[in-house]
Amino acid sequence: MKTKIYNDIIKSLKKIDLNCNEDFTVEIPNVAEHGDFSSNVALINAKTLKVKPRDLARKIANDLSKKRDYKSIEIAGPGFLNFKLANSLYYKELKKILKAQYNYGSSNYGHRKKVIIEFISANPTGPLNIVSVRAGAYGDTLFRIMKHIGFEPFSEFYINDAGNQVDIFAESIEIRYRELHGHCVEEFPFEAYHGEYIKDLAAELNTIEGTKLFHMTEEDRLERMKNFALDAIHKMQVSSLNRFDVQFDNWMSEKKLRLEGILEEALSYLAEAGCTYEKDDAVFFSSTKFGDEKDRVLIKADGNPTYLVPDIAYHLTKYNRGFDIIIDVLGPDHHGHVSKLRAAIKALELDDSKLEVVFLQHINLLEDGEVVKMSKRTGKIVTMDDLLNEVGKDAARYFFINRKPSAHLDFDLELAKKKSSENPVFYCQYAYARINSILKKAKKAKLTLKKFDEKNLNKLDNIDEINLIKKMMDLSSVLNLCADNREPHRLAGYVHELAGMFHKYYAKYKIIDEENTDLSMARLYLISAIQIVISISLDLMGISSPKKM
RNA sequence: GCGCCAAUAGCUCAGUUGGAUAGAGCAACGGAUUUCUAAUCCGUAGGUCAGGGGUUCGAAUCCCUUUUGGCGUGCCA
Repeated sequence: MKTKIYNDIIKSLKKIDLNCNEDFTVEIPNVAEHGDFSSNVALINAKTLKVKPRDLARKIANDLSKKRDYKSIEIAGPGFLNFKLANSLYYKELKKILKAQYNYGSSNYGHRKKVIIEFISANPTGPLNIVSVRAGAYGDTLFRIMKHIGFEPFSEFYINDAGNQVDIFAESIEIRYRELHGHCVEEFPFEAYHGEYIKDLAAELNTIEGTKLFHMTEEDRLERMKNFALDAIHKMQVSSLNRFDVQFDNWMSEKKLRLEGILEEALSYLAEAGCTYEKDDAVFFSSTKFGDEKDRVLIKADGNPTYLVPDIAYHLTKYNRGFDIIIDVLGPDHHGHVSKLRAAIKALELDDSKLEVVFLQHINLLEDGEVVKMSKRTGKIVTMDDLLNEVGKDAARYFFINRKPSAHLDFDLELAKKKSSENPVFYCQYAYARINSILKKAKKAKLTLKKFDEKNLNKLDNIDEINLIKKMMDLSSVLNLCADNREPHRLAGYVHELAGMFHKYYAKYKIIDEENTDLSMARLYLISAIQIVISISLDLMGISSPKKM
């Protein structure tokens, strides 16, 4: 609708002067008296055309008033154009919603651009924690929204199943395994993993293997433990994610990248580009050439690659797979890392503008108002499963989607538990359930939309009804904004507002009035549309739409 | 030191890319249930948009600066 008005204005503007500036906006004002839509076109163009803003606005208004789509066009303030639309346009949109059903709001906005969204990518050394809940809710919602509006998104989880951390992980299992067999460990090493689940894994392995592992060489034993534990953790993570309704198109394994020689490939490309050199027995990447503040080590003096190498190799595969947009969703502690990665991508002569990194800010876990330090090493974690047990999937998803990625977030578990009745997600779901209940009642009263004559839509003529339709029309521009800015939290706000408008409407008007079936039917038509739009929005956030609450 | 992110109501946060009178939820207070489900609605109260300067018709939004907080600045990942 905005674009329609925008185009109408352009046409009208061209008649006045061809040298007009098209960089103006059409917006929905936040004050109702300012009309349904409002444009600053006259303010923007007044200076270049050397006329007074209000005079220019008058000219445009006179021209556009000839169209019958506009009920009125007013000039206000310094020179805003305020449009009021004819109700027929709204009724048309309402019909569109009922016709499109759950496809409403979908579009070709994304032009089938291929987008890879990598998110969570938690270490495979423990259960998913609350940080992953945020990343999961964010990444999956962004994925669903992009898909709905015509992108071709692809979700991926990167598993760091090789390297130093994983070795420490295996050693931690080894220590717990030895304990089971009476080997006394004087002091549990600080850097090892302390969580209780390590003991569980060791015990599980023990029931399978018993003492057999002691007959292996230490190297083989650790390898066996590593593979066993990685596999167990992976299954654990997949099961948590299933509960959270997050699916991945692909799990990319670092180990696999290593086996396939992608690391060497990346290194040789960098060498060919003349961007590597040897110093102090190590191989360096001259990243300063590409805007990094200092050169980085690729191969350590001991011959092992640093974490940077597999990461470059991994991103090389993202480019090789032909994605148009590459989105990495990371924690804030990785931002120092991105300049290095970006430098490498430039060195490989790849288009670094394709790579976007979204940093999800920290979550402070609060207990009695105090911040609790979370660490996998010390074993103090709140897992995704804990959270799902406490508040359920729907509330957890809403809670974590409902804020912009760049905002820090204080999470009070006590409050989250209490929230079960206060959480805004129920407010939205309740609107859906309420509508369902009204529709059920209408059916009993033999009011069905099959017999409805759409001409009667003009019974929907009060301001609240028109406002509801206007709100529903916003869906597609909200989705576009969510996708463009990688900010799915806007959808959470949107559905909350729509639900609120419905609740108010419900309290104010009687929908089923057996004395006036035409009006009742029109209103049933309206709330059916609301139900569809709420359901689409919730579904895009991975939240269920309960028929009854 | 340098770099990145933030600062909006008592609390948790929005604010449609520079628009007109800065909004929700929670908490507080007052009201509405013979109903279409009260997990709801109506009302009251709550603000120097961290401070200062700049850009222009117009700034919470853009630029500069100060302050405060978080993070980064490894031959850890």
